[in-house]
Amino acid sequence: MLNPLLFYKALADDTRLKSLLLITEQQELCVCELMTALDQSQPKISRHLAQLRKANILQDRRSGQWVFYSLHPALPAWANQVLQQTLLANQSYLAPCRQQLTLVSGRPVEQACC
Amino acid sequence: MLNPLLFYKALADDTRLKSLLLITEQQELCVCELMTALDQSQPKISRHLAQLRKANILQDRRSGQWVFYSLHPALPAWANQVLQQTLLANQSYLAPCRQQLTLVSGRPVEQACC
DNA sequence: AATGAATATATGATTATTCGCATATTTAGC
DNA sequence: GCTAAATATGCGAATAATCATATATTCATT
Repeated sequence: MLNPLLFYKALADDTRLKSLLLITEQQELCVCELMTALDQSQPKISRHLAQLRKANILQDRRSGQWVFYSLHPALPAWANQVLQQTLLANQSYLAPCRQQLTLVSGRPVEQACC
Repeated sequence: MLNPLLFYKALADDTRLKSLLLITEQQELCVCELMTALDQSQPKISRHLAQLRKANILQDRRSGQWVFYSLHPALPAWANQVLQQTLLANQSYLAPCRQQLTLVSGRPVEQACC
């Protein structure tokens, strides 16, 4: 029960769109990982992630001092497909962020498939 | 070469999203058809369509006194798929508009497939 | 319990979008 | 050429979204 208008409003911001696409690709990311990937301030990242969480697009999971965000399991299939297609077809939009992305837990950075 | 952020900004407005989805479904629509379908003023519809045209998402074609808008032929495949999926998966969002839609040329109103 | 790192939120200022209204433009029919 | 219908645009007002800064919270470490 996610209204398409609310969904696209959530995507209509550079910080939120890049965060969402990176999370779609990497399964889950924490605030500080997105801070360095997008080179944005902590309150800015946190605020936008909170917005996506309130819209039921993301879920969060606390692990010690970190809070990891991932796609909400109840996200409609069509929304999921929209994110996947946008990710695959717009690698150049995301490339600079992925390059700056370093994961705090040491796990490897996922590469776009294909 | 349509930036995903610009594309989603274009979808992040009720008037524009409904117009785009209706056009995706009906192939092409003119301003006055969208006015009645969405129950909005002429300048409002016209202004939003102009915005979509400037973003290279729509193209326009004049036929007598009417200007018909359709999806731009150079619209990237991923954007096209996003529109199609959004349309198919959100019939209830569009239903009231489609119900009020009457075509000036007398051609039949397309129904959502499936 | 004190400190520091990571995250969240409150708030006022700034900026971007949208709107309504008035008016201009284009075309068809007379 | 005049009028009416359809469409487009200019402009200031209203609304919404975003931002930076400051501060609060939570947890691990000592």
